[in-house]
Amino acid sequence: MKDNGDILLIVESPAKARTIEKYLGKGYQVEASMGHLIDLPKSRLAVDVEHDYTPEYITVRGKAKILKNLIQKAKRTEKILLASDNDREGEAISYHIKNAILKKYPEVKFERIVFNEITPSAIREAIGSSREIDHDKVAAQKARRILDRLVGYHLSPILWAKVKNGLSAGRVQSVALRLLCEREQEVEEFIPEEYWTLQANLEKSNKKFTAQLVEYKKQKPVLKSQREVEAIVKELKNLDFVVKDIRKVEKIIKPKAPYTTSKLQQAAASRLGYISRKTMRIAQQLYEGINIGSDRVGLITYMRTDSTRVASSALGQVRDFIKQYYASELPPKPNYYSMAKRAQDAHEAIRPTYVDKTPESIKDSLSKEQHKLYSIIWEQFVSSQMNPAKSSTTSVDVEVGACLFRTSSTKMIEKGFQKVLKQLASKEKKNVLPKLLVGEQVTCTGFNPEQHFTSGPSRYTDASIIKTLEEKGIGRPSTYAPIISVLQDRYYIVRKNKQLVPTTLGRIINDILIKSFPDILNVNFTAEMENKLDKIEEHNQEWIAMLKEFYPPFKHQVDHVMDTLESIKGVLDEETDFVCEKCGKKMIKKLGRFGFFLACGGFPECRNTKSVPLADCPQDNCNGKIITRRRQGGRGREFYGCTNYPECEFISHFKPLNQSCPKCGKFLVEKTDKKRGSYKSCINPECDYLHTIDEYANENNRSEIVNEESRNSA
DNA sequence: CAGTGAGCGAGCTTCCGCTTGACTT
Repeated sequence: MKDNGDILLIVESPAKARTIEKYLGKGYQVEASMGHLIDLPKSRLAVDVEHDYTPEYITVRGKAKILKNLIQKAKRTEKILLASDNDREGEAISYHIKNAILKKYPEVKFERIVFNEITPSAIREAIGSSREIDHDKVAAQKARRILDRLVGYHLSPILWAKVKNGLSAGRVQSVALRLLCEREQEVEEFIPEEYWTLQANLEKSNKKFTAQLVEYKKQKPVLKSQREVEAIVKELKNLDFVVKDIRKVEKIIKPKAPYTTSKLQQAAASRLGYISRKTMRIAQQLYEGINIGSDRVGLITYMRTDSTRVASSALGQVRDFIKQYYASELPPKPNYYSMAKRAQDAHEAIRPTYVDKTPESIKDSLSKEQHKLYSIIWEQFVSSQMNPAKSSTTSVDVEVGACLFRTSSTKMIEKGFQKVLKQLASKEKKNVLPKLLVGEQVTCTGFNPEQHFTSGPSRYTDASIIKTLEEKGIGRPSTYAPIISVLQDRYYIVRKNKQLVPTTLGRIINDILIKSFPDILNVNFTAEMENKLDKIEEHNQEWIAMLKEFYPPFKHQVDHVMDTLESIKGVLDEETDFVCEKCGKKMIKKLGRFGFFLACGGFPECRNTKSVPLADCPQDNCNGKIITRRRQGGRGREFYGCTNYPECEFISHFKPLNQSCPKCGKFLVEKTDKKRGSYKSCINPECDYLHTIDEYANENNRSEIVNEESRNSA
């Protein structure tokens, strides 16, 4: 039976499998499960709530081939090493694979091995210290899985019944939506207040510098109007500006930890402007391997991780690298970094696999985007093991009358880890001060009063909502990007210049869920769930008991809401002035699977539907309308084209505003660029109409803009 | 930075967390 005595080692990721196979060589076969193979079916609840919450597990759709292959290989193997990730989900994956194989070949021998890094020594060590499957951990995963199923598959149908088919709710997505809605409300409720600052333009020995008013009559100045600022300026006329105090403060700036998934997404967003999905897609490419010369090289470690830990071999390599190129910045001992409380630490931090492959040295083998992302990963990692930087800030106080003006200048006195930063280098402008002495007089050449408005909370972006979710322990590295996608797919939120903005639908859903299920729509729900799962893992609680405590009251509430909540189906439908060309009735704007569309008000007698016309086609001799379009499969960015395509080939990727150009009458679009910000522009290339969108900055118009967006985006 | 072209929607959906490709329901 065992004609081939190879040992079969099973991991989750195929890229990992390739690497490990290379390390182990002869005598081993390494296969990948590609995640879970066994799970609850998608089509039904599949949890027997009457009988101890027994789950009904099936082979995941699309994974039968993989499972079959593993079972076949098992027949001819000496033993199987179950090496899925060292976390709760990984334990369950191993457990299910073992069960599936045992069903067919009961005599196969299994060992569970775990490693938290992919290095030859870690793998050898893991093989030498195998263990049994941890059934408590498996039970915790089962409890988590079933609870999420019960919550999701009971809440969603309430939304189908009361609001609209196809909607969804769940422990994670609904809390994320709540956070987004609450932030939006704060943004709306914020009232900007006017305030003024006063800058003095000063000069000493022909060197100019500026200082800000920081004290007036020994108090922090509160300047509400131009009048107040002008009064102060008037007071200072003909008075002497004298240097009152000079202070020097040195500051140690420590390098930061190598990236976790969440931190990488945040850095890629702020440094490179990538949304989370894009970051993960590019990181996956770097992880799976890039052709460099004739070799395929996995350039980074696994990109879905919550850990800042670094393999000791990699620490050795990076220290050698630093010693060679930045010898003075090598600390005596490696730097270690703390982790999130709930970190499962199954993988290393995200780091380059070969530190000597510098971003510059492999630039030609990478796409631009790959190179940028690799650069920040490489720089963050190398700098994390270097000495701190030191800055020195000189603050100068200048007194005049009842006023104190202050200026400061910061310079780096030891660059430390910053020597290695290029893509991650900070781009601060520095303020150079002339040599000054206490008691010296300086010349004032004028004042710059400036009007400001207090700014309220900012909306969430991919990066900041993920940061918040991670801090609250909600979601996992593998789900951060998909959480945002699902909220978008459901039309609960839209992206507006990288900001995440709830739609009317999103707010309606959120209101219903919060009112009906306050316990679940709560960040503490997940925290408490995790505590219970910990107890299950520690063998201090039965998973069934946990569900028995949760489910009956929850189900009671589900039934109650289903019975009592009034249906608001069609609440989003809107009458329009568009007339059905088939029957003459008015058309209604509705939200469908592919976005908003117009349906005939005479349904079901008249089943006419069409896209929402956004504007008239600007082409000469064309009577078409501009509608939202997308590439096949709904892929790519939406763009705007003519209904007369292909006869009319008009195309634009700027969304038509509901306004016509005051100069030529064609439609206006909104454009954004870095210098100008948002502005209106005429679609007609022969028309030069340009206008800054002033009201865009005005908070009062915000909800209107959002509504427009949510209605039109398709 | 430039380039981006199907046509449908009116119902059978949905969860979270693992993992990558992509003719099967």
